Amino acid sequence: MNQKSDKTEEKILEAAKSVFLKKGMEGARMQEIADEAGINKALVHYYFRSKEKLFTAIFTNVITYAFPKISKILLSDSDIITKIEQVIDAYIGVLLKHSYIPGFLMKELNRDPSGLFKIIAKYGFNPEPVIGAIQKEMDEGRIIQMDPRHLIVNIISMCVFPFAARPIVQYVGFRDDPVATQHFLEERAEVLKKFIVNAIVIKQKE
Amino acid sequence: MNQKSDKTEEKILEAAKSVFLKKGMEGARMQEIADEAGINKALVHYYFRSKEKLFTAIFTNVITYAFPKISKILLSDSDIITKIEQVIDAYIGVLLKHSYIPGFLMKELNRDPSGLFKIIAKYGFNPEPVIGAIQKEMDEGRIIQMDPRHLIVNIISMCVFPFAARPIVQYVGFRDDPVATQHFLEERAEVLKKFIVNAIVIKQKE
DNA sequence: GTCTATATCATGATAGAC
DNA sequence: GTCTATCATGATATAGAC
Repeated sequence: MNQKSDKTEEKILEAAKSVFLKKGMEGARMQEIADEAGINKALVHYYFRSKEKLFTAIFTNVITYAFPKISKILLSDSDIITKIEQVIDAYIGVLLKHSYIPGFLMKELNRDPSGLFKIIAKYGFNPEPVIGAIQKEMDEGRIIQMDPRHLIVNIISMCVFPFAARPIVQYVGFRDDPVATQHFLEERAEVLKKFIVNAIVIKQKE
Repeated sequence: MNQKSDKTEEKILEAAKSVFLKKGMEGARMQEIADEAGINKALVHYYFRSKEKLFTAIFTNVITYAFPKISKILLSDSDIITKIEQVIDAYIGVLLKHSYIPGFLMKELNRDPSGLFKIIAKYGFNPEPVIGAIQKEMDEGRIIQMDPRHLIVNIISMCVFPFAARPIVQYVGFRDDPVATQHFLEERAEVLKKFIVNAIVIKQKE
Protein backbone atom coordinates (compact mmCIF):
# COMPACT_ATOMS: atom_id res chain seq x y z
CA MET A 1 0.00 0.00 0.00
CA ASN A 2 1.09 3.50 -0.77
CA GLN A 3 1.95 5.59 2.27
CA LYS A 4 0.63 8.79 0.74
CA SER A 5 -2.65 7.11 -0.15
CA ASP A 6 -3.17 5.81 3.36
CA LYS A 7 -2.54 9.15 4.97
CA THR A 8 -4.78 11.07 2.59
CA GLU A 9 -7.64 8.62 2.89
CA GLU A 10 -7.36 8.80 6.64
CA LYS A 11 -7.35 12.60 6.56
CA ILE A 12 -10.46 12.63 4.39
CA LEU A 13 -12.28 10.23 6.69
CA GLU A 14 -11.38 12.29 9.72
CA ALA A 15 -12.49 15.53 8.07
CA ALA A 16 -15.67 13.95 6.73
CA LYS A 17 -16.57 12.61 10.14
CA SER A 18 -16.14 16.02 11.69
CA VAL A 19 -18.20 17.80 9.02
CA PHE A 20 -20.93 15.19 8.70
CA LEU A 21 -21.39 15.00 12.47
CA LYS A 22 -21.87 18.77 12.64
CA LYS A 23 -23.88 19.35 9.47
CA GLY A 24 -25.47 16.02 8.58
CA MET A 25 -25.69 14.55 5.08
CA GLU A 26 -27.64 17.39 3.50
CA GLY A 27 -25.89 20.24 5.32
CA ALA A 28 -22.35 19.02 4.69
CA ARG A 29 -20.39 20.32 1.69
CA MET A 30 -17.70 18.43 -0.15
CA GLN A 31 -15.71 21.66 -0.32
CA GLU A 32 -15.74 21.96 3.45
CA ILE A 33 -14.57 18.38 3.86
CA ALA A 34 -11.75 18.99 1.39
CA ASP A 35 -10.75 22.19 3.19
CA GLU A 36 -10.72 20.53 6.58
CA ALA A 37 -8.61 17.70 5.15
CA GLY A 38 -6.24 20.25 3.65
CA ILE A 39 -6.62 18.88 0.12
CA ASN A 40 -8.51 19.49 -3.09
CA LYS A 41 -12.18 18.83 -3.64
CA ALA A 42 -11.53 16.57 -6.61
CA LEU A 43 -9.34 14.35 -4.50
CA VAL A 44 -12.21 13.53 -2.21
CA HIS A 45 -14.09 12.18 -5.21
CA TYR A 46 -11.02 10.28 -6.30
CA TYR A 47 -11.01 8.29 -3.06
CA PHE A 48 -14.75 8.04 -2.48
CA ARG A 49 -16.63 8.19 -5.75
CA SER A 50 -19.58 10.14 -4.37
CA LYS A 51 -20.79 12.07 -1.36
CA GLU A 52 -23.28 9.29 -0.73
CA LYS A 53 -20.53 6.66 -0.52
CA LEU A 54 -18.42 8.83 1.77
CA PHE A 55 -21.38 9.45 4.02
CA THR A 56 -22.19 5.75 4.23
CA ALA A 57 -18.62 5.04 5.31
CA ILE A 58 -18.85 7.60 8.12
CA PHE A 59 -22.37 6.61 9.11
CA THR A 60 -21.40 2.96 9.43
CA ASN A 61 -18.41 3.89 11.52
CA VAL A 62 -20.43 6.06 13.89
CA ILE A 63 -23.24 3.54 14.27
CA THR A 64 -20.95 0.66 15.13
CA TYR A 65 -19.24 2.93 17.63
CA ALA A 66 -22.46 4.28 19.11
CA PHE A 67 -23.91 0.81 19.60
CA PRO A 68 -21.51 -0.30 22.30
CA LYS A 69 -21.64 -3.82 23.56
CA ILE A 70 -24.64 -3.06 25.75
CA SER A 71 -26.09 -6.48 25.22
CA LYS A 72 -22.81 -8.11 26.28
CA ILE A 73 -22.90 -6.25 29.58
CA LEU A 74 -26.52 -7.18 30.09
CA LEU A 75 -25.86 -10.83 29.37
CA SER A 76 -22.86 -11.08 31.68
CA ASP A 77 -22.92 -12.91 35.01
CA SER A 78 -23.47 -9.85 37.21
CA ASP A 79 -26.79 -9.18 38.91
CA ILE A 80 -29.29 -6.95 37.16
CA ILE A 81 -28.51 -3.84 39.19
CA THR A 82 -24.81 -4.06 38.48
CA LYS A 83 -25.53 -4.58 34.80
CA ILE A 84 -27.75 -1.53 34.60
CA GLU A 85 -25.19 0.59 36.40
CA GLN A 86 -22.49 -0.57 34.00
CA VAL A 87 -24.67 0.20 31.00
CA ILE A 88 -25.37 3.71 32.24
CA ASP A 89 -21.68 4.37 32.87
CA ALA A 90 -20.82 3.04 29.43
CA TYR A 91 -23.46 5.12 27.67
CA ILE A 92 -22.83 8.39 29.45
CA GLY A 93 -19.09 7.90 29.11
CA VAL A 94 -19.32 7.60 25.34
CA LEU A 95 -21.74 10.50 25.04
CA LEU A 96 -19.55 12.82 27.11
CA LYS A 97 -16.63 12.17 24.79
CA HIS A 98 -18.58 12.28 21.52
CA SER A 99 -21.39 14.67 22.12
CA TYR A 100 -22.23 15.20 18.45
CA ILE A 101 -23.28 11.59 17.95
CA PRO A 102 -26.84 11.70 19.34
CA GLY A 103 -27.78 14.81 17.41
CA PHE A 104 -26.29 13.38 14.25
CA LEU A 105 -28.13 10.08 14.62
CA MET A 106 -31.45 11.78 15.39
CA LYS A 107 -31.03 13.91 12.29
CA GLU A 108 -30.15 11.10 9.92
CA LEU A 109 -32.55 8.51 11.29
CA ASN A 110 -35.48 10.81 10.76
CA ARG A 111 -34.21 11.57 7.26
CA ASP A 112 -33.55 8.05 6.09
CA PRO A 113 -33.27 5.14 8.53
CA SER A 114 -32.46 2.54 5.87
CA GLY A 115 -28.72 2.96 6.45
CA LEU A 116 -29.13 2.06 10.11
CA PHE A 117 -31.32 -0.91 9.27
CA LYS A 118 -28.72 -2.38 6.94
CA ILE A 119 -25.99 -2.08 9.54
CA ILE A 120 -28.06 -3.51 12.37
CA ALA A 121 -29.17 -6.38 10.16
CA LYS A 122 -25.55 -7.04 9.25
CA TYR A 123 -24.40 -7.12 12.86
CA GLY A 124 -27.41 -9.18 13.85
CA PHE A 125 -28.29 -7.21 16.97
CA ASN A 126 -31.12 -8.95 18.76
CA PRO A 127 -32.88 -7.60 21.87
CA GLU A 128 -34.76 -10.79 22.75
CA PRO A 129 -32.10 -12.34 25.03
CA VAL A 130 -31.79 -9.05 26.94
CA ILE A 131 -35.55 -8.86 27.36
CA GLY A 132 -35.60 -12.46 28.54
CA ALA A 133 -32.84 -11.87 31.09
CA ILE A 134 -34.65 -8.87 32.55
CA GLN A 135 -37.93 -10.78 32.66
CA LYS A 136 -36.24 -13.56 34.61
CA GLU A 137 -35.04 -11.11 37.27
CA MET A 138 -38.57 -9.79 37.58
CA ASP A 139 -40.07 -13.24 37.92
CA GLU A 140 -37.56 -14.04 40.63
CA GLY A 141 -38.71 -10.99 42.57
CA ARG A 142 -35.55 -8.92 42.55
CA ILE A 143 -37.03 -5.97 40.67
CA ILE A 144 -40.56 -4.75 40.09
CA GLN A 145 -42.72 -6.21 37.35
CA MET A 146 -43.00 -4.15 34.18
CA ASP A 147 -42.62 -4.60 30.43
CA PRO A 148 -38.84 -5.03 29.96
CA ARG A 149 -39.01 -3.10 26.71
CA HIS A 150 -40.31 -0.05 28.51
CA LEU A 151 -37.58 -0.38 31.12
CA ILE A 152 -34.92 -0.54 28.42
CA VAL A 153 -36.40 2.43 26.58
CA ASN A 154 -36.61 4.40 29.83
CA ILE A 155 -32.95 3.85 30.60
CA ILE A 156 -31.72 4.68 27.10
CA SER A 157 -34.01 7.72 26.92
CA MET A 158 -32.66 9.23 30.13
CA CYS A 159 -29.08 8.59 29.01
CA VAL A 160 -29.28 9.83 25.44
CA PHE A 161 -31.97 12.51 25.24
CA PRO A 162 -30.24 15.21 27.32
CA PHE A 163 -27.28 15.01 24.96
CA ALA A 164 -29.42 15.00 21.83
CA ALA A 165 -31.42 17.97 23.14
CA ARG A 166 -28.40 19.70 24.62
CA PRO A 167 -29.12 23.12 23.05
CA ILE A 168 -32.54 23.22 24.74
CA VAL A 169 -31.22 22.00 28.06
CA GLN A 170 -28.50 24.61 27.95
CA TYR A 171 -30.72 27.51 26.97
CA VAL A 172 -33.79 26.76 29.05
CA GLY A 173 -32.15 25.18 32.05
CA PHE A 174 -28.88 27.06 32.37
CA ARG A 175 -29.33 30.51 30.80
CA ASP A 176 -27.16 29.37 27.87
CA ASP A 177 -24.17 28.68 30.10
CA PRO A 178 -22.14 25.87 28.45
CA VAL A 179 -19.99 25.19 31.52
CA ALA A 180 -22.96 24.65 33.81
CA THR A 181 -24.58 22.45 31.16
CA GLN A 182 -21.47 20.33 30.78
CA HIS A 183 -21.31 19.88 34.56
CA PHE A 184 -24.97 18.88 34.61
CA LEU A 185 -24.38 16.24 31.94
CA GLU A 186 -21.33 14.91 33.74
CA GLU A 187 -23.41 14.40 36.89
CA ARG A 188 -26.00 12.36 35.06
CA ALA A 189 -24.37 8.94 35.34
CA GLU A 190 -24.47 9.07 39.15
CA VAL A 191 -27.92 10.64 39.28
CA LEU A 192 -29.38 8.11 36.87
CA LYS A 193 -27.98 5.11 38.65
CA LYS A 194 -29.58 6.20 41.92
CA PHE A 195 -32.86 7.14 40.23
CA ILE A 196 -33.30 3.92 38.31
CA VAL A 197 -32.25 1.63 41.13
CA ASN A 198 -34.71 3.40 43.43
CA ALA A 199 -37.41 3.00 40.79
CA ILE A 200 -37.09 -0.73 40.26
CA VAL A 201 -35.65 -2.49 43.31
CA ILE A 202 -38.10 -4.16 45.63
CA LYS A 203 -37.34 -3.01 49.16
CA GLN A 204 -37.17 -5.82 51.73
CA LYS A 205 -39.19 -5.24 54.86
CA GLU A 206 -36.89 -5.22 57.87
CA MET B 1 -58.77 41.14 2.78
CA ASN B 2 -58.92 39.18 -0.42
CA GLN B 3 -60.54 35.76 -0.15
CA LYS B 4 -58.24 34.20 -2.73
CA SER B 5 -55.20 35.48 -0.92
CA ASP B 6 -56.27 34.02 2.40
CA LYS B 7 -56.93 30.59 0.98
CA THR B 8 -53.69 30.42 -0.95
CA GLU B 9 -51.59 31.59 1.96
CA GLU B 10 -53.24 29.00 4.16
CA LYS B 11 -52.62 26.26 1.60
CA ILE B 12 -48.95 27.23 1.39
CA LEU B 13 -48.54 27.20 5.16
CA GLU B 14 -50.18 23.80 5.41
CA ALA B 15 -48.02 22.35 2.63
CA ALA B 16 -44.87 23.97 4.03
CA LYS B 17 -45.55 22.53 7.47
CA SER B 18 -45.97 19.06 6.06
CA VAL B 19 -42.81 19.23 3.95
CA PHE B 20 -40.62 20.96 6.52
CA LEU B 21 -41.65 18.54 9.26
CA LYS B 22 -40.70 15.59 7.08
CA LYS B 23 -37.56 16.96 5.42
CA GLY B 24 -36.30 19.77 7.64
CA MET B 25 -35.00 23.12 6.44
CA GLU B 26 -32.19 21.79 4.26
CA GLY B 27 -34.03 18.76 2.92
CA ALA B 28 -37.21 20.60 1.95
CA ARG B 29 -37.64 21.93 -1.60
CA MET B 30 -39.70 24.94 -2.56
CA GLN B 31 -40.92 22.98 -5.59
CA GLU B 32 -42.27 20.23 -3.35
CA ILE B 33 -44.06 22.75 -1.17
CA ALA B 34 -45.62 24.37 -4.25
CA ASP B 35 -46.68 20.98 -5.61
CA GLU B 36 -48.25 19.94 -2.32
CA ALA B 37 -50.09 23.26 -2.18
CA GLY B 38 -51.25 22.74 -5.77
CA ILE B 39 -49.82 26.04 -6.97
CA ASN B 40 -46.81 27.48 -8.72
CA LYS B 41 -43.36 27.80 -7.22
CA ALA B 42 -43.19 31.52 -7.92
CA LEU B 43 -46.33 32.06 -5.93
CA VAL B 44 -44.71 30.71 -2.80
CA HIS B 45 -42.06 33.39 -3.15
CA TYR B 46 -44.76 35.96 -3.76
CA TYR B 47 -46.31 35.27 -0.35
CA PHE B 48 -43.18 34.51 1.63
CA ARG B 49 -40.19 36.28 0.14
CA SER B 50 -37.70 33.51 0.88
CA LYS B 51 -37.43 29.93 2.01
CA GLU B 52 -35.84 31.20 5.22
CA LYS B 53 -38.85 33.37 6.04
CA LEU B 54 -41.31 30.60 5.27
CA PHE B 55 -39.36 28.22 7.46
CA THR B 56 -39.30 30.68 10.34
CA ALA B 57 -43.07 31.01 10.14
CA ILE B 58 -43.49 27.24 10.37
CA PHE B 59 -40.82 26.79 13.01
CA THR B 60 -42.38 29.40 15.26
CA ASN B 61 -45.76 27.78 14.86
CA VAL B 62 -44.47 24.32 15.74
CA ILE B 63 -42.44 25.53 18.71
CA THR B 64 -45.28 27.41 20.32
CA TYR B 65 -47.41 24.33 19.80
CA ALA B 66 -44.82 21.87 21.09
CA PHE B 67 -44.19 23.88 24.23
CA PRO B 68 -47.55 23.31 25.85
CA LYS B 69 -48.36 24.99 29.08
CA ILE B 70 -46.31 22.53 31.08
CA SER B 71 -45.28 25.17 33.54
CA LYS B 72 -48.92 26.13 34.13
CA ILE B 73 -49.76 22.57 35.09
CA LEU B 74 -46.74 22.40 37.37
CA LEU B 75 -47.65 25.65 39.08
CA SER B 76 -51.29 24.74 39.67
CA ASP B 77 -52.70 23.85 43.10
CA SER B 78 -52.55 20.07 42.71
CA ASP B 79 -50.02 17.97 44.60
CA ILE B 80 -46.75 17.11 42.89
CA ILE B 81 -47.76 13.59 41.87
CA THR B 82 -50.93 14.78 40.17
CA LYS B 83 -49.01 17.49 38.41
CA ILE B 84 -46.44 15.05 37.06
CA GLU B 85 -49.15 12.70 35.88
CA GLN B 86 -50.90 15.54 34.09
CA VAL B 87 -47.69 16.65 32.43
CA ILE B 88 -47.00 13.13 31.17
CA ASP B 89 -50.52 12.78 29.80
CA ALA B 90 -50.25 16.17 28.10
CA TYR B 91 -46.87 15.42 26.55
CA ILE B 92 -47.62 11.92 25.30
CA GLY B 93 -51.00 13.08 24.03
CA VAL B 94 -49.46 15.76 21.85
CA LEU B 95 -46.70 13.47 20.63
CA LEU B 96 -49.11 10.70 19.63
CA LYS B 97 -51.02 13.13 17.46
CA HIS B 98 -48.04 14.95 15.98
CA SER B 99 -45.32 12.37 15.81
CA TYR B 100 -43.11 14.30 13.38
CA ILE B 101 -42.50 17.13 15.83
CA PRO B 102 -39.75 15.61 18.00
CA GLY B 103 -37.69 14.47 15.04
CA PHE B 104 -38.08 17.84 13.37
CA LEU B 105 -37.06 19.75 16.48
CA MET B 106 -34.05 17.51 17.14
CA LYS B 107 -32.93 18.04 13.57
CA GLU B 108 -33.31 21.81 13.54
CA LEU B 109 -32.03 22.46 17.04
CA ASN B 110 -28.80 20.70 16.29
CA ARG B 111 -28.51 22.64 13.04
CA ASP B 112 -29.24 26.11 14.34
CA PRO B 113 -30.86 26.66 17.75
CA SER B 114 -31.02 30.45 17.44
CA GLY B 115 -34.59 30.32 16.15
CA LEU B 116 -35.70 28.50 19.27
CA PHE B 117 -33.82 30.90 21.49
CA LYS B 118 -35.58 33.91 20.02
CA ILE B 119 -39.00 32.36 20.50
CA ILE B 120 -38.36 31.23 24.06
CA ALA B 121 -36.95 34.63 24.92
CA LYS B 122 -40.03 36.25 23.42
CA TYR B 123 -42.41 34.08 25.43
CA GLY B 124 -40.30 34.49 28.54
CA PHE B 125 -40.34 30.88 29.57
CA ASN B 126 -38.64 30.53 32.94
CA PRO B 127 -37.97 27.21 34.71
CA GLU B 128 -37.04 28.66 38.09
CA PRO B 129 -40.54 28.67 39.63
CA VAL B 130 -41.05 25.06 38.60
CA ILE B 131 -37.73 24.07 40.10
CA GLY B 132 -38.63 25.92 43.29
CA ALA B 133 -42.01 24.20 43.55
CA ILE B 134 -40.45 20.77 43.17
CA GLN B 135 -37.75 21.60 45.72
CA LYS B 136 -40.43 22.59 48.22
CA GLU B 137 -42.16 19.21 47.87
CA MET B 138 -38.84 17.53 48.47
CA ASP B 139 -38.10 19.59 51.56
CA GLU B 140 -41.52 18.73 52.94
CA GLY B 141 -40.71 15.05 52.56
CA ARG B 142 -43.31 14.02 50.04
CA ILE B 143 -40.83 12.90 47.39
CA ILE B 144 -37.20 11.85 47.49
CA GLN B 145 -34.43 14.42 47.49
CA MET B 146 -32.69 14.98 44.16
CA ASP B 147 -31.73 17.86 41.88
CA PRO B 148 -35.09 19.06 40.49
CA ARG B 149 -33.46 19.77 37.14
CA HIS B 150 -32.48 16.14 36.78
CA LEU B 151 -35.97 15.06 37.69
CA ILE B 152 -37.46 17.35 35.04
CA VAL B 153 -34.99 16.19 32.41
CA ASN B 154 -35.70 12.55 33.31
CA ILE B 155 -39.42 12.99 32.82
CA ILE B 156 -39.15 14.88 29.55
CA SER B 157 -36.52 12.44 28.26
CA MET B 158 -38.73 9.41 28.84
CA CYS B 159 -41.70 11.15 27.21
CA VAL B 160 -40.02 12.57 24.13
CA PHE B 161 -37.09 10.34 23.23
CA PRO B 162 -39.01 7.23 22.15
CA PHE B 163 -40.91 9.39 19.65
CA ALA B 164 -37.79 11.15 18.41
CA ALA B 165 -36.01 7.81 18.02
CA ARG B 166 -39.07 6.00 16.72
CA PRO B 167 -37.32 4.44 13.70
CA ILE B 168 -34.79 2.75 15.98
CA VAL B 169 -37.40 1.63 18.49
CA GLN B 170 -39.48 0.18 15.67
CA TYR B 171 -36.65 -1.61 13.91
CA VAL B 172 -34.71 -2.92 16.90
CA GLY B 173 -37.58 -3.50 19.31
CA PHE B 174 -40.39 -4.60 17.06
CA ARG B 175 -38.88 -6.16 13.92
CA ASP B 176 -39.97 -3.06 11.97
CA ASP B 177 -43.65 -3.58 12.77
CA PRO B 178 -45.31 -0.14 12.83
CA VAL B 179 -48.52 -1.36 14.49
CA ALA B 180 -46.71 -2.93 17.43
CA THR B 181 -44.57 0.21 17.76
CA GLN B 182 -47.61 2.47 17.78
CA HIS B 183 -49.19 0.33 20.48
CA PHE B 184 -46.01 0.49 22.52
CA LEU B 185 -45.96 4.29 22.32
CA GLU B 186 -49.63 4.52 23.26
CA GLU B 187 -48.94 2.51 26.40
CA ARG B 188 -46.20 4.82 27.52
CA ALA B 189 -48.30 7.38 29.36
CA GLU B 190 -49.59 4.75 31.80
CA VAL B 191 -46.24 2.99 32.12
CA LEU B 192 -44.38 6.23 32.76
CA LYS B 193 -46.77 7.46 35.40
CA LYS B 194 -46.33 4.24 37.39
CA PHE B 195 -42.58 4.20 36.87
CA ILE B 196 -41.93 7.77 37.94
CA VAL B 197 -44.27 7.73 40.91
CA ASN B 198 -42.60 4.55 42.12
CA ALA B 199 -39.21 6.18 41.66
CA ILE B 200 -39.86 9.32 43.68
CA VAL B 201 -42.55 8.80 46.30
CA ILE B 202 -41.42 8.14 49.84
CA LYS B 203 -43.22 5.07 51.12
CA GLN B 204 -44.71 5.52 54.58
CA LYS B 205 -43.96 2.74 57.06
CA GLU B 206 -47.18 1.05 58.16
C1' DG C 1 -2.03 10.90 -6.56
C1' DT C 2 -2.90 15.56 -6.88
C1' DC C 3 -4.17 19.59 -8.96
C1' DT C 4 -7.00 23.19 -12.19
C1' DA C 5 -10.65 23.77 -15.03
C1' DT C 6 -15.04 22.60 -16.48
C1' DA C 7 -19.34 20.03 -17.29
C1' DT C 8 -23.74 19.25 -15.50
C1' DC C 9 -27.44 19.86 -12.87
C1' DA C 10 -30.62 21.38 -9.15
C1' DT C 11 -32.38 24.98 -6.56
C1' DG C 12 -33.83 29.54 -4.75
C1' DA C 13 -35.25 33.61 -6.52
C1' DT C 14 -36.92 37.17 -9.93
C1' DA C 15 -38.96 39.42 -14.31
C1' DG C 16 -42.63 40.18 -16.83
C1' DA C 17 -46.98 38.76 -19.31
C1' DC C 18 -51.81 38.14 -18.28
C1' DG D 1 -52.73 37.06 -7.78
C1' DT D 2 -51.10 33.73 -10.75
C1' DC D 3 -48.56 31.93 -14.27
C1' DT D 4 -44.25 30.84 -17.66
C1' DA D 5 -39.73 31.61 -18.53
C1' DT D 6 -35.36 32.66 -17.01
C1' DC D 7 -31.47 33.99 -14.13
C1' DA D 8 -27.85 33.31 -10.77
C1' DT D 9 -25.75 30.56 -7.71
C1' DG D 10 -23.63 26.85 -5.78
C1' DA D 11 -23.03 21.98 -5.51
C1' DT D 12 -21.60 17.28 -7.16
C1' DA D 13 -18.93 15.17 -10.21
C1' DT D 14 -15.58 14.49 -14.05
C1' DA D 15 -11.69 15.45 -17.61
C1' DG D 16 -7.29 16.03 -18.32
C1' DA D 17 -2.63 18.09 -17.32
C1' DC D 18 1.27 17.25 -14.34
